[in-house]
Amino acid sequence: MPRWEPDGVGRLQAAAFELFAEQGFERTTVAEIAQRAGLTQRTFFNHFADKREVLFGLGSEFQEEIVREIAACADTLPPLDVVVRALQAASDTMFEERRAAVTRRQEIIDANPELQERELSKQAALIHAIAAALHARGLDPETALLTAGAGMLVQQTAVRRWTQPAESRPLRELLSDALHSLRTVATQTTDQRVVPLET
Amino acid sequence: MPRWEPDGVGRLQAAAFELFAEQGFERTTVAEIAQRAGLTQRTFFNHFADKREVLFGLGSEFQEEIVREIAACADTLPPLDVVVRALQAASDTMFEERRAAVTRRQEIIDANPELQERELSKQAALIHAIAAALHARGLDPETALLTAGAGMLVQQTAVRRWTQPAESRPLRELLSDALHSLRTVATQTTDQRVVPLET
DNA sequence: GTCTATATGCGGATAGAC
DNA sequence: GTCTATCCGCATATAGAC
Repeated sequence: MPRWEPDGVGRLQAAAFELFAEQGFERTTVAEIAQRAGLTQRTFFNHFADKREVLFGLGSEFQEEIVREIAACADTLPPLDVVVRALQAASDTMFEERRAAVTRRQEIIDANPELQERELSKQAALIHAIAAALHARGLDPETALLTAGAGMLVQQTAVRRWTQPAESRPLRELLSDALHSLRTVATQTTDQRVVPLET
Repeated sequence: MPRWEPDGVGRLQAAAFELFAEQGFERTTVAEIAQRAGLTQRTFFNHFADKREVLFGLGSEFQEEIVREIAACADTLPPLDVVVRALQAASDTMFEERRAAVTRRQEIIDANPELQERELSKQAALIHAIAAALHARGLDPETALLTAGAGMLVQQTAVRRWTQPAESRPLRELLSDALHSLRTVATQTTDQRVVPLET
């Protein structure tokens, strides 16, 4: 018989998630979260650097998954395809079955500027991780960073649509759509060095 | 004779800039900044919402300039070109002659995670402002957001290179280069609906 | 628990504009 | 004289360091 209930981190995340949804981020204290999880405030701060961090636990696993996928991907694909395929694989594993949870998490973040700042920091960290993974495959650092940024643009566009009520398609498909949208936006410039198929 | 020395805001910004460069952001107190500017701590917080904000004053002018340029731009151009031209115009006005200052400011920010968070927030706000300006020209909101994100990707790529010691070309030119790089990155996908000029 | 620093609320002072 | 912009003083909530 275990000395404590298992998965303290998970219980703290769940408790925080509930309380933030019920009464908002600012009006929730760390003491409340710990109490609902059956733990102490001290234990909370052992697991999370600050109150915000409890909402961003999934992020690091997502990042690791993506970096793994990029490293494993075939050498012949163009870099942006490598990134989008990695995003699709990670989405299947970690997002696809949690649309409701992801949506509610997004609502909590959208309601609080502090949390938005942290979210942006995480996205920036993910961009740098992706760029590093691309650089490890031989891409020059500048192009790697640009490609990673483009990939995250695709990801954000897809997730934004995926978390809308009217949308029911899988995230994998919306990622493909978003990539195509980015290509369209980027291709429609006066600086044409490429012409349409048909003359 | 005026009751106070003029331009309290400017003096506070200059004092903060110096002190952050001399001894870092964290090791500088608001009291020190105010003292060097010949003002009090309370006055500092009358002008700036928090300590970080004193470094981000130029940003709002930059944003206004860009939004103005987008609104004034010819209707016939593709959206991403509209954004990049607006960035070029605003860069000529506000950045080109301050490369050293911009570089030092960037170094201060790069040395502090708190300031990076704020920088990312400002960039996100700029993306939304650009998207709103594009939407006002008739572009649908989703494409507007994607185009604005792509534009800021171009801006970041160009500024990153512009603030490197070895680089001496004008920012306007680096923006054109970065746009071309983004087009290249986005076009090199397996999902080809466009073919190269030459067969 | 004390100390320092950030940040906010409220009141009030004074020079110059009207 | 009134109004506004600019600035100052005091009290205080909060958070982290020690």
